[in-house]
Order: sequence, then structure tokens, then C-alpha cells
Amino acid sequence: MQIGDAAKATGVSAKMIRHYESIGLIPEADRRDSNYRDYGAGDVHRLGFIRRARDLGFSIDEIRELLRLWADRSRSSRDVKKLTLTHIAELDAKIALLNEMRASLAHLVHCCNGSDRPDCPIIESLAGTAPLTHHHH
Amino acid sequence: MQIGDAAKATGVSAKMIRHYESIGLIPEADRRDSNYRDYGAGDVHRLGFIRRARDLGFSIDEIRELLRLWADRSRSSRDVKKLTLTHIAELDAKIALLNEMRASLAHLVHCCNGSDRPDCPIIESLAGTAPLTHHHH
DNA sequence: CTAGACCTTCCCATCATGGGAAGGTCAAGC
DNA sequence: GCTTGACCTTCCCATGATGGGAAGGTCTAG
Repeated sequence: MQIGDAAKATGVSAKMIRHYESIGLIPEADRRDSNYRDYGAGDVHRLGFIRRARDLGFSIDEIRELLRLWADRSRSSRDVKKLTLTHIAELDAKIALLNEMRASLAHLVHCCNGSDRPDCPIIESLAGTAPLTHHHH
Repeated sequence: MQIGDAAKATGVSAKMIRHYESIGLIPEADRRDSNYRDYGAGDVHRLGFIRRARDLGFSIDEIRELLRLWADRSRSSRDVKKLTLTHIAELDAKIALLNEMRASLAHLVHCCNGSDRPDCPIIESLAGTAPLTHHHH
């Protein structure tokens, strides 16, 4: 199986497969006489693993560790769970940050009438010249 | 005011101030005889604007447009609001993606007992060998 | 035998940011 | 005056994950 087929089978682009090899995330592929890389079922399985982990937002370093745990028959599920919980905490931090931004923006948008006129609390807030915002709900 | 002072005053690092100049986000700074960059109140104001926009997650290109709108006295607040709503939509897309990842991970973690034993539904799911998960709530 | 669909390596780009080297400038203290 | 240390300058490189594209080799179907 050449790299394009492995890419189609796993959803990991040929570019990325080569990249993963270059950074040592996957072992160097076998080569045919033509120098084309040759992939087997095991390789495809590993690439599928990587793609699923990427889809869940794991970083390359985390995936490296996950692959190690996958290969380690004596791993404890505790170790896997711990890594996963750490990753969830990272996601939570990102989500919280984005939600803060979103809330601030939503407030500004709420205060902007969006008319033809130039006075805009959004710009004023960015300029640091915004008056204190008063809420009258 | 030299670059370090402008950095302290605005929370934008000296590195980034030079970078913003190099990409044309801010005009070229005045220079002293020493070739040191020299900043005035207007520059500091602009850098503060940029920092606040960055803190709200606007991209450099969006900030470029915001600066243009800021400088344009005949802008309509509608244009600012539109840009901001677009940015909120981008944030929402990112948040939704992260939340999906988080939910999938939380489910897997929930299914993993985290013991000394090696059998781990998290790894099995990544490996694509996970049995269908049944929920018994 | 040729066309075209693959493959190879290599370099460059993204986005926002920082690290660090090599060298110039300036102010304070001796 | 001279040294020291804290600035500044430019330039190059790195991140993380991915893609674009060039120049050239290989394979397969017609």
C-alpha cells in the first residue's frame, strides 16, 4: 500500500504521514525498490489511532505518549485516564478563555446600535475611551 | 519614550511592537539620533487599542480593519458591529469544536475505571477497537 | 512510447509570539 | 575618563499542525 492509499484509508494526508515519520511519531516506513513508502495493516491502524487522537485535540506530544501507552501491555488504565484528564483540563482552559472573549464581545455588540452614525461603543472600548457601561436590564 | 517604556505602558512586548511595525499594522516609528525608536502618546494609544483587540481574540487582519475604522471619522457603527459579529461567530465555531472534543473525552473518561489494569476504553476507542458503548443512566 | 497519476525530497508559508546572538548606545558610579 | 549594566538595534531561528508547490523519479493504462 503506498502513501496515498494509506492517506485515503486513514484520513491523514500524505503530507502529514511523511511529517509524522520525520518527527519520529511513527517509525520509518518500509520502502519498495522504487523508493516509494510501503504501508501495511499495522501502519494504517496506527495512523487511524493518531487521527482519532488529533480529532480529540491531543497534541503531538500527547499522542506520542498515548502511542507508547497503547503499545505497553502493562500500562495501567489509570495512566491513560490521567493523561486524558490533563487534556480535558487544557481544553477547559481554552474554552473558558474563548467564552470570556465572547461574553465581552457580546456585551459590546449589545451596546452598539449598529447605525449609520460613527459613535460606537465597540471602538470606544478598544480605544480605551469608553465611558463606564451601565446596565439597565 | 523608547520601545521598552511603550511596551510596559501598553502590555505589548517590544518584540511585538517591532513586529507590528514590520507588517505595517502600525506606522514606522520615529527614530532618535541613536536610531532608537521613539514613541509618543498617540503611538501608545494605538498600541493599547491593539492589545485590547488581541485580548478579545481579533486576528491581526481584523485589527487592521478595526484600526482603519477607528481612524475613519465617517465610519458607521454598523460596520464595526458587523466585523465584531463575524468575529463572535468565529469564536462560537471554535468553542463548539472544543466542546465536542471535551464531551467525547468526558464520555471516555467516564467509561474508564482508571485502575492498575491495562484494559482501557480510552485507548480502545482511539485504536478503533472499542465495542459500542452502551449507556445505562 | 507517451500521458497522467502517482511518488520522492526540499523549501516556503501560515499565525502570533518568543529566544538569542552580535553589536551599538546611554546613564550612573568610580 | 572608563567601566558596567541596562537598554537598544537587526537578523535568524523556533514553535504546532498543516498545506502549497517545484523539480524530478516511477508506474500503469492506452
